[in-house]
Amino acid sequence: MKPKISDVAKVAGVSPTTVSRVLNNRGYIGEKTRKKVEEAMKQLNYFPNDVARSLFIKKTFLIGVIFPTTTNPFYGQLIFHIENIAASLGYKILLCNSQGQEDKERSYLRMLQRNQVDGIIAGAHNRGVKEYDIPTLPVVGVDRYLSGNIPVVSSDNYDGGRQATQLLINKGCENIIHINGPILLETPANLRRKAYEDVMRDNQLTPITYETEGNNQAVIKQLFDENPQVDSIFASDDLIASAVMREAKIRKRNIPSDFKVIGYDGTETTRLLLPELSTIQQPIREIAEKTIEILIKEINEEGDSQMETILPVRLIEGETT
Amino acid sequence: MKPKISDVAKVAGVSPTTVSRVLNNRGYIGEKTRKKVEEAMKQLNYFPNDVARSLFIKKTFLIGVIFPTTTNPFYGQLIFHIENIAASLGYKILLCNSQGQEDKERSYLRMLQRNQVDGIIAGAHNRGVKEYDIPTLPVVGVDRYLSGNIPVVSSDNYDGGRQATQLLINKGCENIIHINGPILLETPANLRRKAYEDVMRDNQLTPITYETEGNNQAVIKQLFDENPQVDSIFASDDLIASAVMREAKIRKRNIPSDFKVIGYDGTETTRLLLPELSTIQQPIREIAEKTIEILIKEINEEGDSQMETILPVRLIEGETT
DNA sequence: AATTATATGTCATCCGGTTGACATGTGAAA
DNA sequence: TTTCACATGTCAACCGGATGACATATAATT
Repeated sequence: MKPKISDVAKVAGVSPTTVSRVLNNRGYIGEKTRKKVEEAMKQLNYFPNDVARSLFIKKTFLIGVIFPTTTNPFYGQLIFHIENIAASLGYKILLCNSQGQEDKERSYLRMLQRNQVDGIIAGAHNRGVKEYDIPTLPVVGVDRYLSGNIPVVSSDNYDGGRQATQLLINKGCENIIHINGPILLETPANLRRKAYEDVMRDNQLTPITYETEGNNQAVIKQLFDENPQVDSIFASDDLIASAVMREAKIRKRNIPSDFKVIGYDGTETTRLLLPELSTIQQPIREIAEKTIEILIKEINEEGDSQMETILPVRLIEGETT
Repeated sequence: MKPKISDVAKVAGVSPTTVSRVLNNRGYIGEKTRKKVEEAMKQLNYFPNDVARSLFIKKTFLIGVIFPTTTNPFYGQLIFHIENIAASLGYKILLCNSQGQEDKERSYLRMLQRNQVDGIIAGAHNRGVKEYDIPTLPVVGVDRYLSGNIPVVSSDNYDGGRQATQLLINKGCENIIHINGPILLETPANLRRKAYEDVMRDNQLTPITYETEGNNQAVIKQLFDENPQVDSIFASDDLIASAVMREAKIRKRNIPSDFKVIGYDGTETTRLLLPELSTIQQPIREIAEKTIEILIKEINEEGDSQMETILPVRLIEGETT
């Protein structure tokens, strides 16, 4: 059986209270007894039981993290930073891949509450999950409006969309089409599209948008078929941009002379695998930092943070524009 | 304050024991009381406290997962599947990104033990962390030997290395160079290299291997400089393969006519971003399934599973070979 | 009428650690 | 000599829920 505080006390020849004092640095402890206790812990290979501790102090140092999937390089990188920063602050991550399914998201929320997490970071992509409104449980959204009174951290999607569109226009494109994933009205990411439409109209151009969910390739084929005159595409993420490049090559469109593509996200993985792709890079690390900062402030009840945090994006000009 | 069982009992007009009986489906419960209790739980927004429950039943349904980083597409995808399968079995994931640092790995191990995880899945890349030998705590390694008595699950790295090398030879290559990440003697992944060397020698060819850690591009440049006659490269993962392709293009080597590349892993992300790359695809989902299967068997003490599980890989011939 | 399966309540104990109250015993400073 | 900071022990209560023992009561069977 695992050793407990009383076992350590026995071996060290002290009282359980003294062991607890050593563990928590409370009250007076003599140097020799502290040594004795520490040696006893080592000898028994004792680890304090954080479950018992959490029960009493009513704090678990657990943060629930809900995103669609770590398979996606953007979320993978974001979660990496979140976990990393959280760990440096003594918090641990309970990972949830909601896969964009509302029911999963709901059941994860229940699970996290049963596990008494101190807070939740959510960037899943479902609408209508109102259960996020949990009084007494701090929640922060990433790139997603979860509810009226939940803070959101995102990058400057409008500016990103603007820069991408403007770049294509500056390069002389006139038939620019936007393609994005499933529309999520409550998502700041939709501002990318809004910016695209605004910039297009400001330049007397007609915005055309295609949506894809899952099967990118089919939608892209359709897009090319229906718009033979298309000279450039602004894709709402790099994965879609990559699929566009692929289709363009099949159609013998020469990039960038004949046809231009710009993506969105600029993750480490994309930069490694597709360095030539022009893209709008999100400040993933900074998003993670800000998100945790706000969440922990909420957890510690240190006044309310601002409801919306918008971080700057960066245009990376590659060889596809 | 959060409602507890006794609050539910009061509202439902029953005893706490009865609520617990409803919660755990034990003993006799009448239909009407069950309804009453369930309604009271709904009304109070009651969630059972799993921390308290875990303390008593001495089981947390938590699995600690230690890998270098979710940023890497292979680990990102593997962790996705692990979490996914675990969730379907009622287990939750405590995520740890060790970043290949021994000290982090050690402190994560301590953290996981304090949190009373039921088991650990580790695929980090450090040698010398002997702390994995924890009696009473089930551990399974992925693509990594952690200790003599810890089961490992991996894909058939030797066969993958063999197939990759053989393919290049079949295509007429003679100056094939292998490039891999940091050497880890205790890692089954090293079998890729071993297979490469064996196949080369079997074909009267001289194996040459380069190692890279972190700065791929510099090592690759050096490789090309020192071996102008190189006609193909077998990279130990797709990210390195991508960097090789990039350098080859800079050096005006035409792929695949003049120069061939084959990678390793074949993750979803790589397939999307670099579909033309030939690669050896690992059965990531199956690795996750088998790993959890073995871990849970260990947790439930259902006899010992086999110490080494090797799953088949698949050659994907793209346009780079 | 006796038996039994069903239904619910009371009560105490346990899980492992934390904490406050209080007692006791040093040795050093006032 | 008194006072006090330092050091450690004992004890009980508590965190929220699980569980076993035992009592009681109703309704259905025999």
